[in-house]
Amino acid sequence: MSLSQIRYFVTVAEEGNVGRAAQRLYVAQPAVSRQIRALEDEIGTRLFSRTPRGMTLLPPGRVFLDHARAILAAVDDAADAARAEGVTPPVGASSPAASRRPPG
Amino acid sequence: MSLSQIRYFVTVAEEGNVGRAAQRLYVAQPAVSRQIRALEDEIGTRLFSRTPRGMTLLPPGRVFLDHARAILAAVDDAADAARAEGVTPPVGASSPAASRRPPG
DNA sequence: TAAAAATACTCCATAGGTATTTTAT
DNA sequence: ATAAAATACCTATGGAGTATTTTTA
Repeated sequence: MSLSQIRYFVTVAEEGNVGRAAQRLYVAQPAVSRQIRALEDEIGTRLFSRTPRGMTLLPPGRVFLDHARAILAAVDDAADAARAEGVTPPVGASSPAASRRPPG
Repeated sequence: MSLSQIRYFVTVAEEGNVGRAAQRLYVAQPAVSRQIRALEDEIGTRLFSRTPRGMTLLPPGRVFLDHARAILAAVDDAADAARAEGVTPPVGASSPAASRRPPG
């Protein structure tokens, strides 16, 4: 499993269509089709049902979608957190954990 | 950033040594060295300090380590959760996730 | 039947291997 | 001085593109 596959999956789930997902991802349709299939093979279960109208999430796909979005958010957050720790905070600054979240 | 880079990073952090990490990962030392460097370049901050004894986590590295482990766990969990939804639960099963809706 | 997905194939980018050099105490 | 990381150079695996075929309601 790769982060690209997870991003492709989320985009296909949102578009309901491999072709439109590919456009949004700036890659060709077969690239997305192959990676979705590889992801399903690795997980060991079908995530979408294929119809003449496009791709519809199956129950395992709906479950995976929630996790997929959390993973992508966690990746962004990890980089941000490391960067935040990398800069020396001025004297009197609030904690690095607190600074990652807007106040309120 | 790739899941491989994250796995390499966690292993180096645990071993404190690129060579031993490489052995545990069944790849050569330069492969790990390059990916750690690429990860630091992408994040934009140094994660380890290099010494003649090996690699020591810097503050950004310590922060990133927690996130990295969470990401790898989330990836495993995502696959498991999708697989669990993929199997038809027996009548009277107790899991809320499994009983949410029928398959197909 | 007509869209959309999947395959065949080719190419290329990049991850990895071996050999060697550089670094830091 | 020396153990470990980094670099140079080459190879190869796998991801992506184009053209085409297959699927499914």
